[in-house]
Amino acid sequence: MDTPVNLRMTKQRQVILDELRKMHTHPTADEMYRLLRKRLPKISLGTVYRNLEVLSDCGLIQKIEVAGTQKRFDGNASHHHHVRCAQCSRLEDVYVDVDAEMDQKVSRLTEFDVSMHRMEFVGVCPSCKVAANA
Amino acid sequence: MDTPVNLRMTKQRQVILDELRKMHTHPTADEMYRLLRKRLPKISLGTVYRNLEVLSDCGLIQKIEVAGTQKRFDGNASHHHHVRCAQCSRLEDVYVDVDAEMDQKVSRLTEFDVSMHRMEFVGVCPSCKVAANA
DNA sequence: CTACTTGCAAAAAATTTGCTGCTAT
DNA sequence: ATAGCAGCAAATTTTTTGCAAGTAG
Repeated sequence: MDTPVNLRMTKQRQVILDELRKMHTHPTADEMYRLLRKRLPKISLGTVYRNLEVLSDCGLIQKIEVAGTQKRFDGNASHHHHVRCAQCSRLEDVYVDVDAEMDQKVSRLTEFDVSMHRMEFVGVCPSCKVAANA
Repeated sequence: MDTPVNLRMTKQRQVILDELRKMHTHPTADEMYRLLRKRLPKISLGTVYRNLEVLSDCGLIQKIEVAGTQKRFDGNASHHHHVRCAQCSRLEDVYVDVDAEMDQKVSRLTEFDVSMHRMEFVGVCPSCKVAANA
């Protein structure tokens, strides 16, 4: 899958980007596919996978690589982290950051050239807390 | 897959735990399977999956949920983080931790009851650095 | 034009499961 | 004895790919 030299903004690609940007959940490829078919009834799952891949290679979206089997995608391309509910798997954005020297500290410790990090917090979301007290 | 009331330490389970504990890499189920067949030629891949699941449910090992499609497992059950090589996917342990108040800070921000976090650093490992300069 | 992309269908990769006989406790 | 497990093979789930026809630039 060598990335092509010139990327085109096709209808499909545009709609994928568009929809993903207005969602604040973090859908899987399959969830995107089901949603997209409302606007593009003939889109194929392969196209969805290919475009999510391309868009995240370009940095227009993020591939979220945290817990769980399925990949998830995030229309918010800025640096941020996630909280996951241990009970219902809900995933939300978190805008905190660890101290800026952490990457360098890890570089020294491990001899890797560390360039970024991801963080996932795990806990119980507000609605599952309520459910637990019911 | 309801966890049984009484777990048994079968030969297979013991060997899986044993081998995983002495590795300092973080194998996938399939990598474990190939390794295990040296000691248990008849073990099946299904058994490997089932046991890695059970052992991590018990807290005897960790299921590492970081980047990538495949699940990975870690014989070291203590709290620690990981560095991944962006080029060769090598995964190593990191013993740094973020400040202890981070979980609480995120709890306040998100209204989740945050109880833990995972962190993954991404970079280039020593051998890939050498390869890049060759 | 023509390199890139699509839809479709088939393949591959990763994981889970049903079942029958074996085994740890 | 018996609940729990193993091995095997088949099924599911998730992701990737080959190909022929369509399209953005």
